[in-house]
Amino acid sequence: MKLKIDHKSQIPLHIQAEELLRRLIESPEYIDGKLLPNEVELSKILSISRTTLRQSINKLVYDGLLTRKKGVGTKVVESKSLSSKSKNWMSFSQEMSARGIPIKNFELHVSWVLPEKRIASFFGIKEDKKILKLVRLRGRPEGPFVYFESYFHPIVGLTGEEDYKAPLYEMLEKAHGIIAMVSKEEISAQLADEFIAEKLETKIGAPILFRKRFVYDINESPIEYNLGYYKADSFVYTVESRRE
Amino acid sequence: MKLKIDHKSQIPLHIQAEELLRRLIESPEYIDGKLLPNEVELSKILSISRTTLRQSINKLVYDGLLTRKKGVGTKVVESKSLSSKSKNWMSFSQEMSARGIPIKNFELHVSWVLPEKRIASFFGIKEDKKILKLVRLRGRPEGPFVYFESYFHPIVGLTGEEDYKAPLYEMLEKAHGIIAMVSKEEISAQLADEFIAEKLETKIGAPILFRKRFVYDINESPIEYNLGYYKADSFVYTVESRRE
DNA sequence: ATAATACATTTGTATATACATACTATTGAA
DNA sequence: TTCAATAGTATGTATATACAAATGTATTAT
Repeated sequence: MKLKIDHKSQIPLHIQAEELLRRLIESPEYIDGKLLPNEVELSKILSISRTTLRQSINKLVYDGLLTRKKGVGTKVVESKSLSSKSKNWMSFSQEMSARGIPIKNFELHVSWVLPEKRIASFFGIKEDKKILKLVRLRGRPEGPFVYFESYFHPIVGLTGEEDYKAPLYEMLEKAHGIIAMVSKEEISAQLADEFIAEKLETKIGAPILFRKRFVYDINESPIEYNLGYYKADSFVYTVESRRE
Repeated sequence: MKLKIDHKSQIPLHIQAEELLRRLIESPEYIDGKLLPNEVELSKILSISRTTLRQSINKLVYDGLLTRKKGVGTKVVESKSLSSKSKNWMSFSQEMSARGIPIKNFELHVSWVLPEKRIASFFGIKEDKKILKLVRLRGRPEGPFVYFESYFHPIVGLTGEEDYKAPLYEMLEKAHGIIAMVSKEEISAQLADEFIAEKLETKIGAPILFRKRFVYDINESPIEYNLGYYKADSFVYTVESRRE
Protein backbone atom coordinates (compact mmCIF):
# COMPACT_ATOMS: atom_id res chain seq x y z
CA MET A 1 0.00 0.00 0.00
CA LYS A 2 1.28 3.41 -0.93
CA LEU A 3 1.30 5.86 1.94
CA LYS A 4 2.05 9.09 0.27
CA ILE A 5 1.23 12.53 1.48
CA ASP A 6 1.49 15.40 -0.95
CA HIS A 7 2.80 18.42 0.90
CA LYS A 8 2.19 20.65 -2.10
CA SER A 9 -1.43 19.64 -2.48
CA GLN A 10 -4.22 22.04 -1.60
CA ILE A 11 -5.76 19.34 0.54
CA PRO A 12 -4.84 19.69 4.22
CA LEU A 13 -2.33 17.15 5.42
CA HIS A 14 -4.55 15.85 8.20
CA ILE A 15 -7.30 15.19 5.69
CA GLN A 16 -4.93 13.37 3.40
CA ALA A 17 -3.64 11.38 6.34
CA GLU A 18 -7.15 10.54 7.42
CA GLU A 19 -7.98 9.21 3.99
CA LEU A 20 -4.83 7.16 3.87
CA LEU A 21 -5.57 5.70 7.28
CA ARG A 22 -9.10 4.85 6.27
CA ARG A 23 -7.73 2.85 3.40
CA LEU A 24 -4.91 1.38 5.43
CA ILE A 25 -7.16 0.01 8.12
CA GLU A 26 -9.26 -1.77 5.54
CA SER A 27 -6.49 -4.29 5.09
CA PRO A 28 -7.02 -7.68 6.71
CA GLU A 29 -4.05 -7.56 9.04
CA TYR A 30 -5.35 -4.49 10.80
CA ILE A 31 -8.91 -5.70 10.85
CA ASP A 32 -7.53 -8.77 12.57
CA GLY A 33 -6.55 -6.51 15.42
CA LYS A 34 -2.88 -5.86 14.74
CA LEU A 35 -1.69 -2.61 16.24
CA LEU A 36 -0.99 0.21 13.86
CA PRO A 37 2.53 1.60 13.78
CA ASN A 38 2.92 3.91 16.75
CA GLU A 39 2.26 7.57 16.29
CA VAL A 40 5.86 8.72 16.21
CA GLU A 41 6.79 6.12 13.65
CA LEU A 42 3.68 6.69 11.58
CA SER A 43 4.26 10.42 11.52
CA LYS A 44 7.74 9.75 10.14
CA ILE A 45 6.40 7.38 7.49
CA LEU A 46 3.86 9.95 6.41
CA SER A 47 6.28 12.86 6.79
CA ILE A 48 3.90 14.85 8.91
CA SER A 49 4.14 15.91 12.50
CA ARG A 50 2.72 13.76 15.25
CA THR A 51 0.31 16.55 16.16
CA THR A 52 -1.11 16.60 12.68
CA LEU A 53 -1.30 12.85 12.56
CA ARG A 54 -3.21 12.84 15.84
CA GLN A 55 -5.80 15.14 14.29
CA SER A 56 -6.49 12.45 11.72
CA ILE A 57 -6.50 9.63 14.23
CA ASN A 58 -8.81 11.57 16.53
CA LYS A 59 -11.33 11.84 13.76
CA LEU A 60 -11.24 8.12 13.16
CA VAL A 61 -11.57 7.44 16.87
CA TYR A 62 -14.59 9.75 16.99
CA ASP A 63 -16.05 7.90 14.06
CA GLY A 64 -15.63 4.68 15.95
CA LEU A 65 -13.16 3.09 13.58
CA LEU A 66 -10.10 3.07 15.81
CA THR A 67 -9.45 2.61 19.49
CA ARG A 68 -6.38 3.77 21.33
CA LYS A 69 -4.94 2.61 24.59
CA LYS A 70 -2.33 4.43 26.50
CA GLY A 71 0.86 2.42 26.73
CA VAL A 72 -0.39 -0.10 24.23
CA GLY A 73 -1.26 1.29 20.86
CA THR A 74 -3.92 1.94 18.30
CA LYS A 75 -5.98 -0.64 16.49
CA VAL A 76 -9.07 -1.06 14.41
CA VAL A 77 -12.29 -1.59 16.28
CA GLU A 78 -13.48 -5.10 15.77
CA SER A 79 -16.94 -5.33 14.37
CA LYS A 80 -18.29 -7.54 11.69
CA SER A 81 -21.21 -5.38 10.84
CA LEU A 82 -21.61 -1.92 9.51
CA SER A 83 -23.10 0.60 11.78
CA SER A 84 -24.85 3.85 11.38
CA LYS A 85 -24.30 6.71 13.72
CA SER A 86 -27.36 8.76 14.29
CA LYS A 87 -25.38 11.39 16.09
CA ASN A 88 -24.30 13.23 13.04
CA TRP A 89 -26.87 13.62 10.43
CA MET A 90 -25.84 11.74 7.38
CA SER A 91 -27.26 10.23 4.28
CA PHE A 92 -26.72 6.63 3.46
CA SER A 93 -23.88 7.22 1.05
CA GLN A 94 -22.18 9.61 3.42
CA GLU A 95 -22.47 7.09 6.19
CA MET A 96 -20.89 4.46 4.08
CA SER A 97 -18.18 6.51 2.48
CA ALA A 98 -17.26 7.81 5.91
CA ARG A 99 -16.33 4.25 6.62
CA GLY A 100 -14.54 3.78 3.37
CA ILE A 101 -17.10 1.26 2.24
CA PRO A 102 -17.76 1.20 -1.46
CA ILE A 103 -21.42 1.42 -2.31
CA LYS A 104 -23.01 -0.53 -5.05
CA ASN A 105 -26.38 0.32 -6.48
CA PHE A 106 -28.15 -2.85 -7.51
CA GLU A 107 -31.39 -1.22 -8.49
CA LEU A 108 -32.43 2.35 -8.91
CA HIS A 109 -35.63 3.50 -10.47
CA VAL A 110 -37.88 6.46 -10.33
CA SER A 111 -41.59 6.66 -10.92
CA TRP A 112 -44.59 8.90 -10.40
CA VAL A 113 -47.21 7.34 -8.20
CA LEU A 114 -50.37 8.20 -6.32
CA PRO A 115 -49.44 8.39 -2.65
CA GLU A 116 -50.88 6.08 -0.05
CA LYS A 117 -53.09 7.75 2.47
CA ARG A 118 -50.51 7.94 5.26
CA ILE A 119 -47.93 9.39 2.89
CA ALA A 120 -50.32 11.98 1.51
CA SER A 121 -51.25 13.00 5.02
CA PHE A 122 -47.62 13.21 6.08
CA PHE A 123 -46.94 15.58 3.19
CA GLY A 124 -50.24 17.34 3.64
CA ILE A 125 -51.28 16.86 0.03
CA LYS A 126 -54.22 15.25 -1.75
CA GLU A 127 -54.16 11.62 -2.64
CA ASP A 128 -54.85 12.30 -6.30
CA LYS A 129 -51.66 14.23 -6.85
CA LYS A 130 -48.83 12.09 -8.14
CA ILE A 131 -45.53 12.22 -6.32
CA LEU A 132 -42.06 11.01 -7.05
CA LYS A 133 -41.14 7.59 -5.78
CA LEU A 134 -37.53 6.49 -5.69
CA VAL A 135 -36.63 2.87 -5.16
CA ARG A 136 -33.10 1.83 -4.40
CA LEU A 137 -31.45 -1.45 -3.67
CA ARG A 138 -28.01 -0.85 -2.32
CA GLY A 139 -25.20 -2.57 -0.57
CA ARG A 140 -21.67 -3.75 -0.81
CA PRO A 141 -20.09 -5.14 -3.94
CA GLU A 142 -20.77 -8.68 -2.76
CA GLY A 143 -24.46 -8.17 -2.32
CA PRO A 144 -27.32 -5.83 -1.40
CA PHE A 145 -28.17 -5.26 2.22
CA VAL A 146 -30.76 -2.53 2.14
CA TYR A 147 -33.89 -1.84 0.17
CA PHE A 148 -35.14 1.73 0.22
CA GLU A 149 -38.42 3.27 -0.83
CA SER A 150 -38.47 7.05 -0.81
CA TYR A 151 -41.26 9.47 -1.53
CA PHE A 152 -40.69 13.17 -2.09
CA HIS A 153 -42.90 16.16 -1.53
CA PRO A 154 -43.78 17.91 -4.81
CA ILE A 155 -42.35 21.15 -3.47
CA VAL A 156 -38.89 19.64 -3.65
CA GLY A 157 -39.20 20.04 -7.39
CA LEU A 158 -37.63 16.80 -8.47
CA THR A 159 -38.28 15.94 -12.10
CA GLY A 160 -37.12 12.36 -12.03
CA GLU A 161 -34.29 13.22 -14.38
CA GLU A 162 -31.76 13.95 -11.68
CA ASP A 163 -28.62 11.98 -11.02
CA TYR A 164 -29.65 9.74 -8.18
CA LYS A 165 -26.31 8.10 -7.97
CA ALA A 166 -24.91 11.23 -6.35
CA PRO A 167 -25.46 11.71 -2.62
CA LEU A 168 -29.12 12.61 -2.41
CA TYR A 169 -29.08 15.48 0.02
CA GLU A 170 -26.12 17.12 -1.65
CA MET A 171 -27.98 16.94 -4.91
CA LEU A 172 -31.15 18.37 -3.37
CA GLU A 173 -29.15 21.18 -1.87
CA LYS A 174 -27.22 22.17 -4.93
CA ALA A 175 -29.86 21.67 -7.56
CA HIS A 176 -33.02 22.59 -5.72
CA GLY A 177 -31.93 24.63 -2.73
CA ILE A 178 -33.61 22.22 -0.36
CA ILE A 179 -31.78 21.72 2.90
CA ALA A 180 -32.83 18.64 4.83
CA MET A 181 -32.46 19.38 8.49
CA VAL A 182 -34.44 17.11 10.73
CA SER A 183 -35.02 13.43 10.61
CA LYS A 184 -37.34 11.43 12.78
CA GLU A 185 -36.93 7.73 12.67
CA GLU A 186 -38.76 4.72 13.89
CA ILE A 187 -36.83 1.54 14.09
CA SER A 188 -38.33 -1.86 14.48
CA ALA A 189 -37.75 -5.44 13.55
CA GLN A 190 -39.70 -7.63 11.21
CA LEU A 191 -39.40 -10.74 9.15
CA ALA A 192 -38.53 -10.75 5.49
CA ASP A 193 -41.56 -11.37 3.34
CA GLU A 194 -41.28 -12.83 -0.12
CA PHE A 195 -40.68 -9.50 -1.81
CA ILE A 196 -38.00 -8.27 0.59
CA ALA A 197 -36.32 -11.65 0.79
CA GLU A 198 -35.98 -11.72 -2.97
CA LYS A 199 -34.62 -8.20 -3.13
CA LEU A 200 -32.11 -8.67 -0.35
CA GLU A 201 -31.14 -12.13 -1.55
CA THR A 202 -32.06 -13.78 1.70
CA LYS A 203 -34.65 -16.20 3.00
CA ILE A 204 -38.26 -15.53 3.80
CA GLY A 205 -38.50 -15.09 7.55
CA ALA A 206 -34.99 -13.68 7.90
CA PRO A 207 -34.67 -10.88 10.46
CA ILE A 208 -34.99 -7.41 8.99
CA LEU A 209 -34.25 -4.11 10.65
CA PHE A 210 -36.94 -1.79 9.44
CA ARG A 211 -36.36 1.92 9.51
CA LYS A 212 -39.00 4.48 8.77
CA ARG A 213 -37.53 7.90 8.25
CA PHE A 214 -39.32 11.21 8.11
CA VAL A 215 -37.21 14.03 6.79
CA TYR A 216 -38.00 17.71 7.20
CA ASP A 217 -36.36 20.85 5.93
CA ILE A 218 -35.24 23.85 7.93
CA ASN A 219 -38.83 25.07 8.29
CA GLU A 220 -40.05 21.73 9.58
CA SER A 221 -41.80 21.14 6.29
CA PRO A 222 -41.87 17.49 5.27
CA ILE A 223 -39.56 16.63 2.40
CA GLU A 224 -39.14 12.91 2.28
CA TYR A 225 -40.82 9.79 3.51
CA ASN A 226 -38.41 6.92 3.53
CA LEU A 227 -38.69 3.24 4.25
CA GLY A 228 -35.55 1.16 4.68
CA TYR A 229 -35.32 -2.60 5.01
CA TYR A 230 -31.90 -3.69 6.25
CA LYS A 231 -30.61 -7.22 6.37
CA ALA A 232 -30.09 -7.61 10.08
CA ASP A 233 -26.95 -9.66 9.79
CA SER A 234 -25.09 -6.92 8.00
CA PHE A 235 -26.34 -3.78 9.61
CA VAL A 236 -26.38 -2.42 13.11
CA TYR A 237 -27.92 0.88 14.03
CA THR A 238 -25.96 2.78 16.65
CA VAL A 239 -27.03 5.67 18.79
CA GLU A 240 -25.01 7.73 21.15
CA SER A 241 -26.69 9.96 23.64
CA ARG A 242 -25.60 12.13 26.45
CA ARG A 243 -27.40 13.22 29.51
CA GLU A 244 -28.06 16.94 30.09
CA MET B 1 -20.96 32.49 35.18
CA LYS B 2 -17.73 31.34 36.66
CA LEU B 3 -15.21 30.24 34.12
CA LYS B 4 -12.55 28.69 36.20
CA ILE B 5 -10.05 26.08 35.20
CA ASP B 6 -8.11 24.32 37.91
CA HIS B 7 -4.58 23.74 36.66
CA LYS B 8 -3.78 21.62 39.65
CA SER B 9 -6.73 19.30 39.19
CA GLN B 10 -6.23 15.75 38.02
CA ILE B 11 -8.83 16.31 35.36
CA PRO B 12 -7.27 17.25 32.02
CA LEU B 13 -7.63 20.88 31.09
CA HIS B 14 -9.38 20.19 27.81
CA ILE B 15 -11.98 18.12 29.64
CA GLN B 16 -12.55 20.87 32.17
CA ALA B 17 -12.81 23.39 29.37
CA GLU B 18 -15.25 21.19 27.51
CA GLU B 19 -17.50 20.93 30.56
CA LEU B 20 -17.34 24.67 31.13
CA LEU B 21 -18.25 25.33 27.54
CA ARG B 22 -21.13 22.89 27.69
CA ARG B 23 -22.52 24.90 30.57
CA LEU B 24 -21.66 28.25 29.04
CA ILE B 25 -23.47 27.59 25.82
CA GLU B 26 -26.62 26.72 27.70
CA SER B 27 -27.10 30.38 28.48
CA PRO B 28 -29.77 32.23 26.49
CA GLU B 29 -27.49 34.76 24.85
CA TYR B 30 -25.46 32.08 23.13
CA ILE B 31 -28.46 30.01 22.25
CA ASP B 32 -29.73 33.14 20.52
CA GLY B 33 -26.82 32.83 18.16
CA LYS B 34 -24.33 35.29 19.61
CA LEU B 35 -20.78 34.43 18.73
CA LEU B 36 -18.62 33.05 21.48
CA PRO B 37 -15.49 35.01 22.38
CA ASN B 38 -12.86 34.20 19.79
CA GLU B 39 -10.41 31.43 20.47
CA VAL B 40 -7.47 33.60 21.37
CA GLU B 41 -9.52 35.63 23.80
CA LEU B 42 -11.24 32.62 25.27
CA SER B 43 -7.99 30.84 25.81
CA LYS B 44 -6.80 33.86 27.79
CA ILE B 45 -9.96 33.93 29.87
CA LEU B 46 -9.61 30.26 30.67
CA SER B 47 -5.83 30.48 31.08
CA ILE B 48 -5.20 27.61 28.72
CA SER B 49 -3.49 27.55 25.38
CA ARG B 50 -5.44 27.98 22.21
CA THR B 51 -4.40 24.51 21.11
CA THR B 52 -5.89 22.98 24.23
CA LEU B 53 -9.02 25.05 23.90
CA ARG B 54 -9.43 23.88 20.34
CA GLN B 55 -9.43 20.30 21.54
CA SER B 56 -12.48 21.09 23.64
CA ILE B 57 -14.22 23.04 20.91
CA ASN B 58 -13.53 20.28 18.41
CA LYS B 59 -15.34 17.82 20.61
CA LEU B 60 -18.35 20.08 20.89
CA VAL B 61 -18.37 20.68 17.17
CA TYR B 62 -18.23 16.98 16.57
CA ASP B 63 -21.07 16.47 19.04
CA GLY B 64 -23.09 18.92 17.02
CA LEU B 65 -23.37 21.62 19.67
CA LEU B 66 -21.19 24.27 18.06
CA THR B 67 -20.43 25.45 14.56
CA ARG B 68 -17.39 27.36 13.47
CA LYS B 69 -16.83 29.51 10.46
CA LYS B 70 -13.47 30.69 9.31
CA GLY B 71 -13.17 34.44 9.53
CA VAL B 72 -16.43 34.72 11.43
CA GLY B 73 -16.52 32.89 14.68
CA THR B 74 -18.03 30.13 16.71
CA LYS B 75 -21.61 29.85 17.81
CA VAL B 76 -24.13 27.47 19.23
CA VAL B 77 -26.09 25.45 16.73
CA GLU B 78 -29.52 27.00 16.44
CA SER B 79 -31.51 23.87 16.98
CA LYS B 80 -29.97 23.40 20.39
CA SER B 81 -32.79 25.36 21.93
CA LEU B 82 -35.20 22.58 21.07
CA SER B 83 -33.03 20.39 23.31
CA SER B 84 -33.72 17.18 21.53
CA LYS B 85 -30.55 15.81 23.01
CA SER B 86 -31.29 16.24 26.67
CA LYS B 87 -34.56 14.49 26.25
CA ASN B 88 -33.38 11.38 24.57
CA TRP B 89 -31.43 9.96 27.45
CA MET B 90 -33.78 7.90 29.48
CA SER B 91 -34.02 4.71 31.38
CA PHE B 92 -36.59 2.13 30.50
CA SER B 93 -39.05 3.09 33.20
CA GLN B 94 -38.68 6.77 32.35
CA GLU B 95 -39.29 6.00 28.69
CA MET B 96 -42.40 4.07 29.50
CA SER B 97 -43.85 6.42 32.04
CA ALA B 98 -43.25 9.26 29.61
CA ARG B 99 -45.59 7.40 27.32
CA GLY B 100 -48.05 6.72 30.05
CA ILE B 101 -47.50 3.01 29.97
CA PRO B 102 -47.73 1.18 33.27
CA ILE B 103 -44.83 -1.16 33.86
CA LYS B 104 -45.08 -4.62 35.21
CA ASN B 105 -42.09 -6.62 36.36
CA PHE B 106 -42.57 -10.26 35.50
CA GLU B 107 -39.17 -11.45 36.60
CA LEU B 108 -36.35 -9.82 38.44
CA HIS B 109 -33.34 -11.57 39.81
CA VAL B 110 -29.81 -10.77 40.71
CA SER B 111 -26.78 -13.01 40.66
CA TRP B 112 -23.02 -12.92 40.74
CA VAL B 113 -21.46 -14.40 37.65
CA LEU B 114 -18.14 -14.68 35.86
CA PRO B 115 -18.23 -12.24 32.96
CA GLU B 116 -17.98 -13.35 29.38
CA LYS B 117 -14.88 -12.21 27.61
CA ARG B 118 -16.46 -9.28 25.78
CA ILE B 119 -18.07 -8.03 28.97
CA ALA B 120 -14.86 -8.30 30.93
CA SER B 121 -13.02 -6.44 28.24
CA PHE B 122 -15.69 -3.75 28.07
CA PHE B 123 -15.33 -3.19 31.79
CA GLY B 124 -11.58 -3.64 31.65
CA ILE B 125 -11.55 -6.32 34.32
CA LYS B 126 -10.35 -9.88 34.54
CA GLU B 127 -12.59 -12.75 33.58
CA ASP B 128 -12.18 -14.44 36.92
CA LYS B 129 -13.72 -11.63 38.88
CA LYS B 130 -17.42 -12.09 39.53
CA ILE B 131 -19.74 -9.27 38.63
CA LEU B 132 -23.35 -8.48 39.32
CA LYS B 133 -25.86 -9.66 36.77
CA LEU B 134 -29.38 -8.34 36.76
CA VAL B 135 -32.08 -10.03 34.78
CA ARG B 136 -35.42 -8.43 34.19
CA LEU B 137 -38.50 -9.38 32.30
CA ARG B 138 -40.75 -6.41 31.96
CA GLY B 139 -43.73 -5.23 30.07
CA ARG B 140 -47.32 -4.20 30.25
CA PRO B 141 -49.90 -5.74 32.54
CA GLU B 142 -51.14 -7.98 29.74
CA GLY B 143 -47.76 -9.49 29.05
CA PRO B 144 -43.98 -9.01 28.91
CA PHE B 145 -42.40 -7.38 25.92
CA VAL B 146 -38.79 -6.98 26.88
CA TYR B 147 -36.15 -9.17 28.40
CA PHE B 148 -33.11 -7.40 29.85
CA GLU B 149 -29.75 -8.68 30.93
CA SER B 150 -27.58 -6.13 32.70
CA TYR B 151 -24.05 -6.40 33.99
CA PHE B 152 -22.48 -3.85 36.30
CA HIS B 153 -18.91 -2.82 36.82
CA PRO B 154 -17.67 -3.72 40.32
CA ILE B 155 -16.77 -0.10 40.95
CA VAL B 156 -20.45 0.75 40.97
CA GLY B 157 -20.52 -0.98 44.33
CA LEU B 158 -23.83 -2.79 44.00
CA THR B 159 -24.35 -5.47 46.62
CA GLY B 160 -27.31 -7.21 45.07
CA GLU B 161 -29.49 -6.14 47.96
CA GLU B 162 -30.70 -2.92 46.40
CA ASP B 163 -34.25 -2.15 45.42
CA TYR B 164 -34.26 -2.90 41.73
CA LYS B 165 -37.87 -2.02 41.31
CA ALA B 166 -36.99 1.65 41.59
CA PRO B 167 -35.70 3.45 38.50
CA LEU B 168 -32.20 2.11 38.15
CA TYR B 169 -30.24 5.25 37.46
CA GLU B 170 -31.92 7.21 40.18
CA MET B 171 -31.02 4.47 42.59
CA LEU B 172 -27.41 4.36 41.42
CA GLU B 173 -27.16 8.10 41.78
CA LYS B 174 -28.63 8.37 45.23
CA ALA B 175 -27.20 5.27 46.81
CA HIS B 176 -23.83 4.99 45.14
CA GLY B 177 -23.05 8.41 43.74
CA ILE B 178 -22.72 7.02 40.25
CA ILE B 179 -23.94 9.33 37.55
CA ALA B 180 -24.60 7.66 34.25
CA MET B 181 -23.84 10.13 31.51
CA VAL B 182 -23.28 8.55 28.16
CA SER B 183 -25.01 5.71 26.49
CA LYS B 184 -24.00 4.06 23.28
CA GLU B 185 -26.45 1.73 21.72
CA GLU B 186 -26.46 -0.75 18.93
CA ILE B 187 -29.76 -1.76 17.55
CA SER B 188 -30.35 -4.72 15.34
CA ALA B 189 -32.94 -7.30 14.53
CA GLN B 190 -32.92 -10.99 15.19
CA LEU B 191 -35.21 -13.94 15.51
CA ALA B 192 -36.49 -15.24 18.81
CA ASP B 193 -34.70 -18.37 19.90
CA GLU B 194 -36.28 -20.88 22.24
CA PHE B 195 -35.18 -19.07 25.38
CA ILE B 196 -36.31 -15.63 24.33
CA ALA B 197 -39.53 -16.90 22.81
CA GLU B 198 -40.44 -18.56 26.08
CA LYS B 199 -39.62 -15.48 28.13
CA LEU B 200 -41.50 -13.08 25.89
CA GLU B 201 -44.39 -15.49 25.44
CA THR B 202 -44.09 -15.58 21.71
CA LYS B 203 -43.10 -18.02 18.99
CA ILE B 204 -39.65 -19.16 18.05
CA GLY B 205 -38.61 -17.18 14.99
CA ALA B 206 -40.65 -14.13 15.90
CA PRO B 207 -38.96 -10.81 15.08
CA ILE B 208 -37.00 -9.34 17.96
CA LEU B 209 -35.53 -5.88 18.21
CA PHE B 210 -32.22 -6.35 19.92
CA ARG B 211 -30.64 -3.45 21.72
CA LYS B 212 -27.15 -3.51 23.16
CA ARG B 213 -26.51 -0.62 25.45
CA PHE B 214 -23.20 0.56 26.84
CA VAL B 215 -23.48 3.02 29.68
CA TYR B 216 -20.67 5.22 30.90
CA ASP B 217 -20.31 7.67 33.73
CA ILE B 218 -19.11 11.23 33.55
CA ASN B 219 -15.49 10.13 33.19
CA GLU B 220 -16.32 7.83 30.33
CA SER B 221 -15.76 4.86 32.59
CA PRO B 222 -17.97 1.91 31.78
CA ILE B 223 -20.75 1.27 34.26
CA GLU B 224 -23.26 -1.02 32.70
CA TYR B 225 -23.50 -3.49 29.88
CA ASN B 226 -27.07 -4.07 28.91
CA LEU B 227 -28.80 -6.39 26.49
CA GLY B 228 -32.45 -5.87 25.66
CA TYR B 229 -34.68 -8.15 23.61
CA TYR B 230 -37.87 -6.42 22.56
CA LYS B 231 -40.88 -8.06 21.02
CA ALA B 232 -40.95 -6.24 17.70
CA ASP B 233 -44.72 -6.08 17.49
CA SER B 234 -44.98 -4.05 20.66
CA PHE B 235 -41.96 -1.82 20.56
CA VAL B 236 -40.64 0.80 18.20
CA TYR B 237 -37.43 2.66 18.72
CA THR B 238 -37.55 6.31 17.74
CA VAL B 239 -34.72 8.68 17.07
CA GLU B 240 -34.71 12.31 16.23
CA SER B 241 -31.61 13.89 14.81
CA ARG B 242 -30.69 17.22 13.44
CA ARG B 243 -28.12 18.40 11.05
CA GLU B 244 -25.39 20.61 12.45
C1' DA C 1 8.13 -19.27 42.77
C1' DT C 2 6.42 -14.77 43.80
C1' DA C 3 6.31 -10.14 44.54
C1' DA C 4 8.31 -5.80 44.02
C1' DT C 5 10.92 -2.71 41.17
C1' DA C 6 12.70 -0.53 37.27
C1' DC C 7 12.54 0.34 32.46
C1' DA C 8 10.88 0.85 27.75
C1' DT C 9 7.00 1.80 24.95
C1' DT C 10 3.01 4.22 23.53
C1' DT C 11 -0.64 7.26 23.93
C1' DG C 12 -2.31 11.56 26.53
C1' DT C 13 -1.87 16.33 27.76
C1' DA C 14 -0.26 20.94 27.10
C1' DT C 15 2.19 24.94 25.27
C1' DA C 16 4.26 28.25 22.04
C1' DT C 17 4.61 29.60 17.56
C1' DA C 18 3.85 30.70 12.62
C1' DC C 19 1.54 31.24 8.71
C1' DA C 20 -2.78 30.27 5.64
C1' DT C 21 -7.45 31.07 4.47
C1' DA C 22 -12.22 32.72 4.61
C1' DC C 23 -15.02 36.30 5.66
C1' DT C 24 -16.17 41.34 6.94
C1' DA C 25 -15.67 46.05 6.82
C1' DT C 26 -13.36 49.96 5.25
C1' DT C 27 -11.07 52.72 2.13
C1' DG C 28 -10.22 54.72 -2.25
C1' DA C 29 -10.51 55.36 -7.09
C1' DA C 30 -13.28 55.44 -11.41
C1' DT D 1 -22.45 55.65 -6.61
C1' DT D 2 -20.19 51.53 -7.44
C1' DC D 3 -16.67 48.43 -7.62
C1' DA D 4 -12.15 46.87 -6.43
C1' DA D 5 -8.37 46.76 -3.49
C1' DT D 6 -6.96 46.51 1.27
C1' DA D 7 -6.78 45.86 6.08
C1' DG D 8 -8.54 43.44 9.97
C1' DT D 9 -10.38 39.46 12.40
C1' DA D 10 -11.33 34.75 13.34
C1' DT D 11 -10.77 30.12 12.40
C1' DG D 12 -7.75 26.48 9.94
C1' DT D 13 -3.45 24.13 9.32
C1' DA D 14 1.02 22.61 10.76
C1' DT D 15 5.23 22.00 13.47
C1' DA D 16 8.39 21.29 17.35
C1' DT D 17 8.75 20.28 21.92
C1' DA D 18 8.22 18.49 26.67
C1' DC D 19 6.50 15.92 30.08
C1' DA D 20 2.66 12.77 32.18
C1' DA D 21 0.35 8.46 32.64
C1' DA D 22 -0.78 3.79 31.57
C1' DT D 23 0.75 -0.57 30.15
C1' DG D 24 3.68 -4.52 29.45
C1' DT D 25 8.09 -6.66 30.15
C1' DA D 26 12.30 -7.67 32.11
C1' DT D 27 14.95 -7.73 36.27
C1' DT D 28 15.82 -8.17 40.96
C1' DA D 29 15.03 -9.24 45.73
C1' DT D 30 12.72 -12.06 49.04
